[in-house]
Amino acid sequence: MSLNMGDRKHKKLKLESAEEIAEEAERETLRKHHDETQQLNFHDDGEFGNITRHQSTTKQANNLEDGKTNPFSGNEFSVGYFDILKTRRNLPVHQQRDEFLKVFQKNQIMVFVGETGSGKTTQIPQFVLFDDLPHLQGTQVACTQPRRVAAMSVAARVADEMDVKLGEEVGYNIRFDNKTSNKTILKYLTDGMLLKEAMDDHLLSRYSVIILDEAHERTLATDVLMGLLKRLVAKRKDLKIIIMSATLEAKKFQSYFNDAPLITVPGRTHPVEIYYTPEYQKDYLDAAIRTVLQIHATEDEGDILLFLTGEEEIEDAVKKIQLENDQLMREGQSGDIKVHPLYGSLPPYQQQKIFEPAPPNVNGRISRKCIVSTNIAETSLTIDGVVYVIDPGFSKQKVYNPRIRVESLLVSPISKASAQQRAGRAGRTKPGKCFRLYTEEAFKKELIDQSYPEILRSNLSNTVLELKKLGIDDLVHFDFMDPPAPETMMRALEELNYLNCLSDEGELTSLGRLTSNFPLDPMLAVLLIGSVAFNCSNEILTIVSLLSVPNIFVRPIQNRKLADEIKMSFAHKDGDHLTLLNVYYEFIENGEDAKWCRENFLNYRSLVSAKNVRNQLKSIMEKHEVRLCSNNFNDRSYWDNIRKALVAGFFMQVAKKKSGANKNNYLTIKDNQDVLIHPSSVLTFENEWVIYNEFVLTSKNYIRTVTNIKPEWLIELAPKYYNLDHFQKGDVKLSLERIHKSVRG
DNA sequence: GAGCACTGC
Repeated sequence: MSLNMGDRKHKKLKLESAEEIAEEAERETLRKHHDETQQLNFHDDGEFGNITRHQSTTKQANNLEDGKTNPFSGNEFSVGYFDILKTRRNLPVHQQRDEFLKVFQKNQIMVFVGETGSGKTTQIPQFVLFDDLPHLQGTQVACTQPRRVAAMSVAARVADEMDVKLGEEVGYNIRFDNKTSNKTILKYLTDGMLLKEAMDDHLLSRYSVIILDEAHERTLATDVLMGLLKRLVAKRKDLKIIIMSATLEAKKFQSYFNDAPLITVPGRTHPVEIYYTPEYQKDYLDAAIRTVLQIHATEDEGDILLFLTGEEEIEDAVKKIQLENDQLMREGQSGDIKVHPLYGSLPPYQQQKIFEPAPPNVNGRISRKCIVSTNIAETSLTIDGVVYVIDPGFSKQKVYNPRIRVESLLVSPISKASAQQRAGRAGRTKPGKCFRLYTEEAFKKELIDQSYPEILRSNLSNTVLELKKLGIDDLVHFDFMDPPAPETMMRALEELNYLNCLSDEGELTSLGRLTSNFPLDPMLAVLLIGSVAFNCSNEILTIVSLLSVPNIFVRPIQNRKLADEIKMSFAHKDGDHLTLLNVYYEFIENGEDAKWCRENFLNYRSLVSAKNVRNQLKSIMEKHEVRLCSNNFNDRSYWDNIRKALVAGFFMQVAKKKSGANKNNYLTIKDNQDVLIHPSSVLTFENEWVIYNEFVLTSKNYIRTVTNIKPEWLIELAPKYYNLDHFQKGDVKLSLERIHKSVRG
């Protein structure tokens, strides 16, 4: 008996290239492997009769799950398996297994809304496996996650539930770590990773079902994937899509996917009482601290979670709360409280401290812990035991200004959805309370329903390049769920054109195609590829890697002066990019030693991560035959070549010192923004022309990571961009004209 | 003369 399912997709596939044919052959081998090793388990028990499109029922699936042998691996079930099975059957989502299957079987696309605790992320993919039988088709089921840790930990959990070894039938694929094999039928992966796969295989042909989880988070990758999948379902009738989301934005997903059907599953959390302040709080930080102390003094047992916006604010609040309560405790007026900060740049061992138990009660009063956190505790990290949440209603959010091409972080009011998510953090272990430091009126009238999706707040040059590589020619009419501003699109197209990644007609160039293989901003990828011409791709590879990780320089408050001095010992006179290179050399020279990093006020984790990135980029270079090369270190032109290579990449990010101005007052080229060189720069004497890595809007307009260059290089290396006909009259144009003349003369 | 919400490839 044969189900012949493998043929179903095979016929539909139009093979277009040698690469695809080779891939298809590989899949064929896989299918055979599956047929030989696994088909028996399903067929022997006769559950799946002679049908062309298998349609399972909960009863069938239950029987298989309750059986002796694992239908997917062929192994006998372990004892532990049945224990886990019991808890799984208790999850809310299990109640609706039949309902889910009916909708899934009848539709190509469906929307599944499950609140936290419903079990959707772990169970729905397994329900799908019993219906879709990917192991018999030689296909895979994909489930995307916005974050790496989620993909890893959920995969591990599901492998346990299915009683298989992680990396075999169930695996995950994230950057730097691919735990899948030719046995893998269920794969958890980051949304960015699936997008990357789509760039090489536009039909995503290895998948029979794609589940987009946490779609409500609307990451850039999720949004692009949704647009892509919407097109793909027309070409691949055998592909099924499930959009999973946690909030009530479900209607928007439904209508976007041509009125796809919806299933809603309740979550399993405890009720959370919401309190509002009677009036507007001018100083939310002060109000938050008072609220913490009041809860601590008057409420029942349970930990406190306070949301603030950033590192500095958090450290400040932690100190104040701890100080004030210590005083109260000495006076016998309150129990002990342990206050923990929590934010992304905190080293992991310090992040772990939030899980330490609360201190013992004193003064016959309740003691507890209080976590003061950024948004990281809203989605990425959950802390059990939290009963009280304090929500001042703000977070730092990325905004993009396409006019001056600058992304910046701004403290802004959160959305209703965020407020709801924050409140939910109080009800994970028992009924909780959420104190919102704004009025109910403000919540209803001033907070927007949903935060703006990332695609509306970002520079899109990378996304546009990806879409081009994905074969989308008509970007203007690409069906985004929320189309980005035309100006943002134009800016991206323009930038890619200047980088020679897109032709004047908007076609992907060979450089553009090469560039899209690198997990980098297009500008950095072009810089890297272009550095071969200056015989310094090894050096630029290091610099680019260091630019793609968090800041490597550490500057503790109590040791600022010493940290600055040590940083200057690494300094190169021509600027920060070359200084980064010096630091990396010495890091390697000193055996990549954590202690050496501490002594030199360098962030060890960042440097290790830069090394990882460097290795990944290096292997991509090797794969695409981008030569790795260096000039002789003792050559007089060694450093100049690196600076020239930098100019060839950063020619759009140049600033010129304002004539007659104080030192450090610069004007950006073309956009004419007044900027200052960031005080962290190693540049000590005045340089007329500089390139910069980023433009940051904080207390002032700063350019950060800056290198001194010669203006004639601009004209030599980026003639198209430095065509003076396109420049506004003024200081910059005048100087460039002078240089033009001297270059010619 | 000063800052880094959070992700992802």
